[in-house]
Amino acid sequence: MSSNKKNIALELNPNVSIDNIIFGFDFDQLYCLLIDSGISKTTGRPRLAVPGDLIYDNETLDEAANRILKELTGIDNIYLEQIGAFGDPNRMGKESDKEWLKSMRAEPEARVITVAYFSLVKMDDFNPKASSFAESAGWAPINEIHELAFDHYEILQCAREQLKRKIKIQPIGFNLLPEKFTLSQLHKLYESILNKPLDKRNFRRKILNLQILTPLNEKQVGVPHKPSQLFEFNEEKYQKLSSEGFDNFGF
Amino acid sequence: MSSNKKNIALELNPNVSIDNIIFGFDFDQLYCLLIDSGISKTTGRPRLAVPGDLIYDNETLDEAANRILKELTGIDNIYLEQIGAFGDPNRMGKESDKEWLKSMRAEPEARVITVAYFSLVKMDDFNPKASSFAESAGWAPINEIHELAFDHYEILQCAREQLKRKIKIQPIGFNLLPEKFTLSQLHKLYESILNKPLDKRNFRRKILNLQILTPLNEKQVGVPHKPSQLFEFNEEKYQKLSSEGFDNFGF
DNA sequence: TTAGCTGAGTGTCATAAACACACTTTCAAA
DNA sequence: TTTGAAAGTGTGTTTATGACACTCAGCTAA
Repeated sequence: MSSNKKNIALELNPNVSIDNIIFGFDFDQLYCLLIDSGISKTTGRPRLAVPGDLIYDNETLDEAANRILKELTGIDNIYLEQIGAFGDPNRMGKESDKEWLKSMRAEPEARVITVAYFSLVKMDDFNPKASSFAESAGWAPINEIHELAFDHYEILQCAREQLKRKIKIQPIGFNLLPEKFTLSQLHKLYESILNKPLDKRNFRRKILNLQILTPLNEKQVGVPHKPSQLFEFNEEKYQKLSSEGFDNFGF
Repeated sequence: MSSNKKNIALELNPNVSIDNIIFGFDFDQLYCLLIDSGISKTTGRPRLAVPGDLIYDNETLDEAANRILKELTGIDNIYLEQIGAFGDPNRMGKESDKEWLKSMRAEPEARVITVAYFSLVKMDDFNPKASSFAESAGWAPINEIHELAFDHYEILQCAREQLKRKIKIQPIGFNLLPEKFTLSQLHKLYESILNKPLDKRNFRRKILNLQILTPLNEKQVGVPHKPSQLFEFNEEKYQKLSSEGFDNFGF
């Protein structure tokens, strides 16, 4: 009998986990939220991983992903999208992973299939230094991540690809920006996600043509250059466009 | 202890299954391969489901999906793509499903997360009537499927959406056609997948511009109209295009 | 033999989107 | 008041899109 039957409400399912690639953006580059579980005895290096956990037997996958996000950052109502399932039988086979699993899990040898998600958060909604995870959680610039626990590096690459594909057909990037933002910030965000330079004038024209931005009667202040017009995302106009079959930004 | 530890090589993982949406095309419309597990005692109707099975603890998810495909149809080397994980705790909650599970599974009450795949097969590679599943497997026209076991109907809709998205950026449709095919057949295939009419001349122009079709010195024979030019898909040219960053058909 | 049916195959024009490209403006700080 | 830094702006060219209607080739049946 599998252990998931003893207590429906509270029991962890030892075979299925969620891992959550949490993206952030600081107006300059993309970041990913990582957990540092300490120096590995086997490799001598820090053991960095994406936040994740086993699922409870009474929650949906989406609920589990939201729970993990909430537990770590304290925020909810975050943009969240499933990437897919990762289930190589050896995905937890590294020595440094086993070491950690033994200290963490009731059944460290169990095969775990993980369902990966990515989420987009406004970076200033979460300051790792101020959270209860202060010691262990932090934003890492996406281009400086080269190695992660388990198959998390592979999952991160899938997440980046999915985000690239998605940003071209839906304006989900707004989830990474504050309510009020400038076109330059949005421009930089697209360049960071697509990982290539985009012509400034053509970018502005395309975005403005979509008519999903509302210009505010407000400008940047205190910047040592021409102050930038602030905009906000107009969800209503976007919904209308969407329902009429709009699905292409065409970058 | 979860039951997946007793015998690594042979044991089923009672918590994770694969379900495989198998698409076919008969030059007229899209089909999906379904299993009929008999008349349900609770509903009195046939209980139709997508082929699927629990995974073994020593196989990857992709291997499991291929195994299921092979067991059912006898063919391998099929186009296969993961859709994602479906894990609502109540996904197997219908009475008619429970009835069937009791007759099938060692642990009919266990919560099962399923990882859905879709695959594209050349329809004449598999004739259900001739297979060992003759009694139970069959091609159903996609537009005539209104109800399926478990959450399979929902999974099918996701599969259709994913196929729509994918066919616009990669020429995977060729997996649904025989080696030699006509532009009209390809045209009809795109219309079936995208579920809308496409202008014939514009369609031909676009496809031919991609330069991934090789015209053959061969025509249809025995048709009561002007015979159609046959083409084959040119994988080599496509690979070259792909590696240069091609990713858009733009329908 | 020929008339009729069926689906194959073809070109153009108008519109819209994409792309390449450089200078002027506004503010703060020195 | 000069300097530096990023904001903001327009045009011409090229390419893709979408709308649209007739002729052609082969079979069949009268």
